[in-house]
Amino acid sequence: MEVAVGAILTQNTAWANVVRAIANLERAGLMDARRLAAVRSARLAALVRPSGYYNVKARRLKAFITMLARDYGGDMKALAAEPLPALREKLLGVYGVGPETADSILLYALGLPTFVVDAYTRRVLSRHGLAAPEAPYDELQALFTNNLPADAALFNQYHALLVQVGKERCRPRAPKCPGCPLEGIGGKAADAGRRPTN
DNA sequence: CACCAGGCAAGTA
DNA sequence: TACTTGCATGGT
Repeated sequence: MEVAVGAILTQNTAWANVVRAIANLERAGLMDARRLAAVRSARLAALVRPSGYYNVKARRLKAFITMLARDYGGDMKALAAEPLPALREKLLGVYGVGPETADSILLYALGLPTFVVDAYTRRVLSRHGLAAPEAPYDELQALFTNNLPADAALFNQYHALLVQVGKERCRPRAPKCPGCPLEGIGGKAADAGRRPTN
């Protein structure tokens, strides 16, 4: 439940801010489907304020919780019992849940073998010339799912490593680093060409 | 002070 | 269909 909520709150937002928002919800005793469904939107917005876009996210949380309460009795276990492809479509039908959020819920909250593609994944694949920067989500996802066994623990770690590498700036190319996978990619030229300025 | 973080939906042409 | 814009706090 908490992980699913976090998946929505972290949309385009630093995780540290999400932690504060989740702490607020915990402290208010709202990390529960029934109570979250009952709380007033204005109050929910105030609680998730630290995660940014708080009005939008309050609405998105409500949409998810309403679906969970209505169709699964507020039980995440019941949600996880649904067959994977259908469940993904179900999540995508919820307001505020796009591909990344749906896959994050499936993998991190439900433990189902879905590969999560995020900005870091895209950046790393792009830097290594493995995909066009503007390639569609499903295409990037297919690169992994077509070449790895469908194992949740593996996908979890794989994504964690992509995030770790993706967070790093492209190092100024080490003077001598033959065979380095980042060879020829780092430095000003690459920065100007195909990378957000961070 | 400038920039941006593990997106998404809605509006416009 | 393809682009653009709104949403908003907190850290570096």
